[in-house]
Amino acid sequence: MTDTERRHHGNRHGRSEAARQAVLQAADDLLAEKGFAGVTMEGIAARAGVAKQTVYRWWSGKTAVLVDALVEDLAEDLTPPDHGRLALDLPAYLAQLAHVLSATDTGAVFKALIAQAQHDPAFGAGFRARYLDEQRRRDRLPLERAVARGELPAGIDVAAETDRLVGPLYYRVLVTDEPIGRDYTDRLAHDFLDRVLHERGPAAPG
Amino acid sequence: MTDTERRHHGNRHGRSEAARQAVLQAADDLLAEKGFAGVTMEGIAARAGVAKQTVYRWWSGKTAVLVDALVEDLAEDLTPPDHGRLALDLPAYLAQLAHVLSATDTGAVFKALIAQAQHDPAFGAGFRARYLDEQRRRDRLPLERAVARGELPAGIDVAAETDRLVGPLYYRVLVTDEPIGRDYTDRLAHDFLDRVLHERGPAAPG
Amino acid sequence: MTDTERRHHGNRHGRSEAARQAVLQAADDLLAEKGFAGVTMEGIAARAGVAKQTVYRWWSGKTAVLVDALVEDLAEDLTPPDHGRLALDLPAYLAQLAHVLSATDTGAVFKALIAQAQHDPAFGAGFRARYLDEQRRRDRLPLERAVARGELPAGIDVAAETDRLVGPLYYRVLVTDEPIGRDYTDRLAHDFLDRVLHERGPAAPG
Amino acid sequence: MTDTERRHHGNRHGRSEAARQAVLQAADDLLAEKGFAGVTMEGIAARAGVAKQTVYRWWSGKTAVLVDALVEDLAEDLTPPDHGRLALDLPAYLAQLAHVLSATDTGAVFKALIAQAQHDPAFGAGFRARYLDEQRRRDRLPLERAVARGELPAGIDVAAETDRLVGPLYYRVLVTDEPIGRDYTDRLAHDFLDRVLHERGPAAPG
DNA sequence: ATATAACCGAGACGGTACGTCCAGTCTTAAT
DNA sequence: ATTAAGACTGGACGTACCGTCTCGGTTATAT
Repeated sequence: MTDTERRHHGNRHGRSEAARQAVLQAADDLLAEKGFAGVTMEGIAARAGVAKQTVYRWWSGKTAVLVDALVEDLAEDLTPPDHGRLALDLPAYLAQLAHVLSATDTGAVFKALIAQAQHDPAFGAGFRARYLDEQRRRDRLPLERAVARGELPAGIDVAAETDRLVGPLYYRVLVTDEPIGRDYTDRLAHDFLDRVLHERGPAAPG
Repeated sequence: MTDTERRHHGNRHGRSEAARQAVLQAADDLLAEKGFAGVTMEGIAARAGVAKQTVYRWWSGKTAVLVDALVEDLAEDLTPPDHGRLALDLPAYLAQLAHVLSATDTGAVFKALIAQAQHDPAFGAGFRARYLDEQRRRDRLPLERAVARGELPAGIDVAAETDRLVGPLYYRVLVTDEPIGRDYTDRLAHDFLDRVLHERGPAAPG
Repeated sequence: MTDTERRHHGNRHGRSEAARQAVLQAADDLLAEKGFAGVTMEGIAARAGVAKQTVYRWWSGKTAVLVDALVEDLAEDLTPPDHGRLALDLPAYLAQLAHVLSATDTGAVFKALIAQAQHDPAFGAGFRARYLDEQRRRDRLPLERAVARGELPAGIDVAAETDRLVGPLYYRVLVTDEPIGRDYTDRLAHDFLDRVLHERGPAAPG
Repeated sequence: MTDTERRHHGNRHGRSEAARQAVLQAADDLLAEKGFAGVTMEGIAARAGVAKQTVYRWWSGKTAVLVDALVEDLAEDLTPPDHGRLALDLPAYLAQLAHVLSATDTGAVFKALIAQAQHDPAFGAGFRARYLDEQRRRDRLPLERAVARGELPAGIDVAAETDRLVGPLYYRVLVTDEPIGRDYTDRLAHDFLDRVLHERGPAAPG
């Protein structure tokens, strides 16, 4: 470090935004490069060019850093589409969700944090309150909009139906680690639409 | 160490079964008591009354110990029932699965290992090959038996349908951490039976 | 850890002198109490009330600690006397040297390190450069002063003569482990003086 | 090790001489190749193609093995010459001693054991009783023979004089690690002969 | 302008656990 | 009776991070 460039050394206005960004980026990079175990507070600080204490001043641990890193990325990556028709929105959103979870860095961070939630229930509670509940609201948006538009009956249990739509996706991502093709999500969406439409018709002939 | 009691000190027959059992039990107990972070190789050895090297001789790390502990426990905890009728077997199995996953020590070990599979892909591959594939076969048993009995059409995609039945359960356990009541699993089973029966036209006229 | 006492926890001034002293003292004590095999890095750290990493931060191993402990002790224990007459200085110094080597804790540390120099040539080279060369200079001081005063002929081979004076002492200490009495060192000194005085012919007529 | 060759697996006739030789050779080799720290009981057993327990059955530790290895080699390497004249025997023996100590594998083993004697006083006592005393007798042989022949006065203190002759050699080997040339040993011998001859003559003219 | 407060870097500290190596003991089956 | 094989307890090794602490320096604001 022989550079003579001017660097931030603190001020009384509050935290250094540059340091904050560098830390989040470093955590993201380390996770992508070396996996969750390769993310350490010391490693984050070193790669961000920041003192370890600076990281600890603002975050309680590496998972807290990753949560912040995730929050920045995820809202934009996972905005449900809104074409005005459930038959378009639902398959599109399921495909988008499957892709993000299984094939992006954001998904990797997400999986790591879901994993940490199993290992550390206290973290899990905070993570769910802070982040996951918001994600569930996003997951429900397509159905809720359809209800508002009258496409779906008002009495439908949106939360339960959403579980059945996204549940298999998370299951494949987290448990079986199988690839999720477009056909898989399309069939999921199609069968759902089929069922809810027939249910309110003259379903059972007997 | 002046005790004269007889203890196992190794012999050419191979490993000590007593040590093996003690290690698995210790790992199980530690996970239940102190969580995943509280399980350490040193802690396992100490609680099992065994030298650390003995644990390392047979397992590569704490997750390997937990996998073995899980394998022993899980086969008996999760035997799918076989009453000969899918309408009985399916709800019973889903309820059993939900209970084991969310409310038993075995479930806690399972969640910890699924979590570790996210953190460590190499472990994940081994864990899935060694254990999860077997578990998926168990999950599919109710439907497969029903197909064999002729209760379900032979052309049904058992794997995909199983995903839709158990996916929401794993999702609730791993992601949302919400309690899963008997009504939840019953509705899952009921809706599935409803759908597959109607799909094949006016199947059972009564 | 609810104590509120003030302790050193590191600062940017560099290392803790208290920790350094505690480590050297602990190493010294352990060697005296339990012998060389009883000196371990873990033991040193534990007895010094210091983290193991702190010892490793500043020393590469137990022998390095002992070298530092020795350097502190030895300069004062082995200051050659300077009465201005070789006939006084030489027997006094040889007796002092024999005593320190064979009957003090400092001597025990010295012997342990000489031993380690046999076992580990790389350590030996460093030890000799760092410490032994200085000790040899001390050993030569009585003769060199005598030459400077004109008591001894300028052409005398001080290094070789010193070898012959101290060599038998080290030999007895390291090899035969026999006690060295005052008569032994006095005869060594006396015979040396006798020889060098006669060598130059009718030297001191007066 | 898939060989099916016949190997010794014990018998009721007593210890295996082949195993004994293999162990001693293995210890010697390991010391020469990897230094004292590289000699371990497990390593000896492995290299000798012998079970660890077999080594422990006959030796108490690696130093005991090395002592046995040394005893076999040393008697022949260090036999004092006997030409019937001290002026020939003494310089020859000193040169031989210096060479063995500083430039042979036997000398390396010897130095390692002298070192261990510093670290472990109990071993030191045994080593000196078992081996070193015999070596000291060998060291004194040239002078004792000269006394018997009348070359030296009967009243001479052979032990003390031997200390002064070999002490500087051991000192250089163990402490300073300087090379010992033939001139060094010759001067040692010459000066000794000079002194003891003049002492009994009309030494001090005054 | 000058202090002062909030932040920054650097890095030493007490700890815990890691995974490895070797010591020395014990048991067994084969010779 | 001795051997090879090898599992066992136990302890130290040297390393990696943890989370805490202290210090000296930087800089905008409040005096």
